[in-house]
Amino acid sequence: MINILKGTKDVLPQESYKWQKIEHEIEAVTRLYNLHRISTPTFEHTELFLRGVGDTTDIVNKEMYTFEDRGGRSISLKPEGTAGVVRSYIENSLSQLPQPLKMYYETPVFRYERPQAGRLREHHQFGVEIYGADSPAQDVEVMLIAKTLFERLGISGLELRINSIGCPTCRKAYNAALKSYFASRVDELCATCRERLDKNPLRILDCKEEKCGEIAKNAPSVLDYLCEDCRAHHEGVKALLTKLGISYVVDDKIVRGLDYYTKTVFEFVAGGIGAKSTVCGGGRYNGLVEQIGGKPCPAVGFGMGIERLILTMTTIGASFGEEPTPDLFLANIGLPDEAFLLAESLRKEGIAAECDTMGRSLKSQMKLSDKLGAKYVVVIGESEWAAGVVKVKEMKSGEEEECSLANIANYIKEKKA
RNA sequence: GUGGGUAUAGCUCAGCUGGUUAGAGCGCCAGGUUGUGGCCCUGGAGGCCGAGAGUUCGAAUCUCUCUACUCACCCCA
Repeated sequence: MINILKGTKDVLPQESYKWQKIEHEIEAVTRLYNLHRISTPTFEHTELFLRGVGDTTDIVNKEMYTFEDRGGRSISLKPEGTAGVVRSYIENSLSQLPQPLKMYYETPVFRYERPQAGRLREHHQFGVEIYGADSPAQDVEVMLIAKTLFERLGISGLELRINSIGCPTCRKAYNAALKSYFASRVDELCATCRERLDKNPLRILDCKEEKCGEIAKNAPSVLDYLCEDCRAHHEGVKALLTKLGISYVVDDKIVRGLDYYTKTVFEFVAGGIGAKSTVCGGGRYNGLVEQIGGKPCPAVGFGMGIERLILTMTTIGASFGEEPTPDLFLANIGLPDEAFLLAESLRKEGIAAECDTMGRSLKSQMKLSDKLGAKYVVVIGESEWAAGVVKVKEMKSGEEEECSLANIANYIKEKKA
């Protein structure tokens, strides 16, 4: 037996309807917000991710599935969804389409990490990418898309956390302030944070070490160092959220793990699904398109983990809808081919018809109908076949009604309507 | 990469301090007379008790090593 790889998961037939439910709602929401789907390859030049995601991030640094293909190219499985979209936006001159260009994707992403609850080596993300608009409204719309999807899936109680991490200009000033603050207490920081101090002091704010957290508590806040433009933007976002009546918390400790973010960052966090509780994370990345080699273009978006979405829905008891069941089961007594052919002709009329293909006894076929959740059952034996009349049994009530064989399709259709 | 936990049937688990052919419930398949599901009853299939080594007359049970899975840290969705 060859087993499945660590950190990967099968979606089994008993549970695939959960995914379909989510995909169905994604389709509905993306239509409401006029988002167009974009699909990019599962693998790209490694260089794209080095430049896009950032070569100092853990994600590309130690978590990428990177290998050489037979042509000697270094390629990597996508560790996140944005870089490929940016590449495609530039490569296909999508800036020529009416802006802002509103896109979404659904894709597997791959990261070589130790799996745990809510964390896999291959997981799936629904993501939104909106290019060309730099307004606070555009940020808020992106948040609304996520929020609307949550609502349609019956998920309530998620907390929206927002922050602004500024632009390169104000970040410079803030980094300097952070460095001087932490430098005074450098001996009390953990080993990794001492390293962070020089390279990326922002990260110290996120450290889970008790001591570091304590020190970070009184660290200067990014929000106090925003430049005029960034400050106004952040205020604009908050004002719009308030007008919409959407509750949120400003958490100036949010530092997303991808280097490309500027200004707004946000996440939707769930309780009770384990330590990995961020269901959706996103923000603005105004420098990314240029970074990859295109003309400067503001952009904002998010990534949402489908597996974590399912986890959340399961723990709060949200409904995934009904598992699909057959409309009609055609049980036969010694007439398997007749039943088989009839089932097929009914399907042509849009009826989900099922029949036995294992040579089961009538009783066994009845049990099967029950287990499959068939709404109606018809028994076809010699006499019915000869007379052209059958009894249609409604499984739920057990009641039977006569119906001519020729009219079964209409009978079932009427019942469904 | 660093810690902790767990490994017995498809699933959830019993199996006391080592003692014959390893168990239950659920699920699956078949039956409970002549052509009707849910409840009930009967039977069947299905386990190298995670792998290897050791202790012992004898190991699912004790010891060691490995592996897998899992939770948590780091980081992230």
